[in-house]
Amino acid sequence: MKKVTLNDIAKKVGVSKTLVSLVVNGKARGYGISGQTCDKVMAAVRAYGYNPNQTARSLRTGMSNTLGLIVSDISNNFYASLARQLEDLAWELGYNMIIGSTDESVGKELKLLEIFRNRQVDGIILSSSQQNPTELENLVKSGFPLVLIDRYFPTVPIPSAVVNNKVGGELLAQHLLNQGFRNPVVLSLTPSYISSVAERVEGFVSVFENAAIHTEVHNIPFLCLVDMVEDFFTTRLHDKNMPDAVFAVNNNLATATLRACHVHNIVIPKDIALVCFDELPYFDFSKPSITSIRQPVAELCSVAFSLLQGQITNNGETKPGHVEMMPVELLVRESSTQISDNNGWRSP
Amino acid sequence: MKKVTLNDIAKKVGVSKTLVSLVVNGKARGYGISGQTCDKVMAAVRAYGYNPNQTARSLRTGMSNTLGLIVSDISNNFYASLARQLEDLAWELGYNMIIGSTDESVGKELKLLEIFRNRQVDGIILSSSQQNPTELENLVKSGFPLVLIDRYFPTVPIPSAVVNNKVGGELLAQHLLNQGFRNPVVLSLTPSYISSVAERVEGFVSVFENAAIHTEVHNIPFLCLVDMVEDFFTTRLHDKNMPDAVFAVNNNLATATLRACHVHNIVIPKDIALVCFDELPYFDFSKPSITSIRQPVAELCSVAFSLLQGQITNNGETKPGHVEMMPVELLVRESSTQISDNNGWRSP
DNA sequence: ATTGGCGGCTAAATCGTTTTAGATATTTAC
DNA sequence: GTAAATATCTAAAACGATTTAGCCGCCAAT
Repeated sequence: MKKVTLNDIAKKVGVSKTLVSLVVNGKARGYGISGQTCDKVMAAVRAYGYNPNQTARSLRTGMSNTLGLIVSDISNNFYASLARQLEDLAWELGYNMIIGSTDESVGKELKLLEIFRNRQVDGIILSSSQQNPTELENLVKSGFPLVLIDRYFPTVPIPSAVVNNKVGGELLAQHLLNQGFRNPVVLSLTPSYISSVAERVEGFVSVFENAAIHTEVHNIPFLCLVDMVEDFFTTRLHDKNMPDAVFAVNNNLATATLRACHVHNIVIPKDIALVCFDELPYFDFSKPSITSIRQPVAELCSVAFSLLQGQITNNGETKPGHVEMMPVELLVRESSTQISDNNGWRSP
Repeated sequence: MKKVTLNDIAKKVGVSKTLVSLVVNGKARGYGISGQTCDKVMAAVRAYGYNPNQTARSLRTGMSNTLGLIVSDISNNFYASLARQLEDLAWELGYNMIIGSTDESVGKELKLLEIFRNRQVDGIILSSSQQNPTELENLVKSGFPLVLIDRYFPTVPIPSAVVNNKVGGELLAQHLLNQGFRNPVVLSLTPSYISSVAERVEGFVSVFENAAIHTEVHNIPFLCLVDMVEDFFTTRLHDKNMPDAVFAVNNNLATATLRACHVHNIVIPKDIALVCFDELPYFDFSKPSITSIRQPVAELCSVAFSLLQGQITNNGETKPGHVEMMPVELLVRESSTQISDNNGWRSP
């Protein structure tokens, strides 16, 4: 019942704790401990089922073999995928992951950072909701291993792994333009200063602007997203002021838009086109299938992870505020295709 | 830079560590510490930004304010939702969550349990992939706070929060029967002994059995799910041996089935009906919308959490192996409706 | 015979808390 | 005026590991 400690093993074998510790940590060779003693210790370790108490180890070494992951909502498919892939990378190197969701609250984000640090996590991967990240900057300056993922700060030197959101927005806009859409609306998120969101919108709007088309941008608060999107369409239908295309800046907004269209009997893409950022598993077989920007999630994770590793092991290779920006991929599907009048649309 | 410790504060104020500790932990009153001293200490705590080192605290108290969550795959929408809701419940009470995905590997599950215990987690919520959970039983017997969620062991007394999977399977089968389907196939998961899966299948099969109809059950290995489902339909199409209805036992299988049908130009529900266990956000607005069983995720989490709390605080109220089984809800939608020949099906 | 080096091991300090068992001074009781 | 009670506060021992500094015996070299 009671866990067996280093001391227990030392007593059983009749050696010092030091010896046992060295053997268990594989440092026997380096400290000239005889193979015989080594074997005796390992035998006892196995026999009594000894496992080092990580807490004690952390206290002593200041390392915990734990990484923190902070995102806005771990139940969002995108962040859940990040979590899983990061977990696997971490596992490979003997780390575990402790997670926290902020619901875009800066206060909670700061609290989580503080708590994770007090837990001696060896590093934190963060998708920040902040606007002026002075605390983050200080944290990095102080040498704490921190990597931003998905969202970064263009003017603040913090190692980051992000995708090229601006180009993503541009690709979607250009595609809509090519398809002949001229009256687009962007459904975006509050807070709107978040880099990923802002850049997607910026890229999208700029392309239409170049074509002398003004784009309306609606910022939807994070927490009442589904209702607000439905309200948006209710209003627009009532005002007979419907856009001919919608750009949903993330997967939640895309899903909410599809739901709203269903409720209002708006047919995609006949009545309105839909494009969005992020992939969801059903986008490629839904009817209609959904035009979207695919993010290289696996690469995002492995880059973020190696940036973090670089800081933890302090190999000095990485520049202080390196931002790795990865390309995205436009997947053209049915939801943004101008079609004649084919209600029972089927893919070829 | 360097974190400020209890000792630092004690020295600054000119009192003992004990005093500071008591004040910080709000035990000043109980130990008769004067209000004046109390204020001085708190002032210093704030001034120097002191935060207790959780690691040291854990080592001393044996509690870590951390809970472990172990599931098969945190990126699965169902488990991601569980994680988020549990995280929120935990946060309320000052806990953080450390997570682990097993990919249904019993070995990894056991390793994670061991690791989490070495990290002094105060309790673990587990969706187990085991068949003979002797270790789990011993863990619970030893007094370690462990709660099973989603999957349980009918013959082993471990506190559990699950839904009534059997009834869920029955409801789906009865519905299909009523709709006139007579040739169903179950797409299930390997390992098939997992209680949730087994009971869903059992309920489903038994209803058809009562109607003298044999149900074929296909167990798909967890890791190559998408391809295997597609292969299943390829084979059946080739053999001209198509079922008239498919029961997908979880959300992954439902999605894989939809994808396979799309690839093979199989039209749901005209060519084949689809019902499944689990809700996904798009099930109620997809075309067709998908008949499914909704699990009471929020209740599942709050029950699991309070079972765990009960064990942690050891209030002795809970019976040793209490299994809480919650009802599920059948949501009949378009994917299982016998319709005439309406390709361009639309909801009313 | 002293010195130095080395192989094999250990005692004790340390990490930052919590908690136990008092210490000290001041009141109160009688 | 002494003993007991009370009000504040503290020293020191944990918790279970890691790590520093160094002990002890033996051999080789000078």
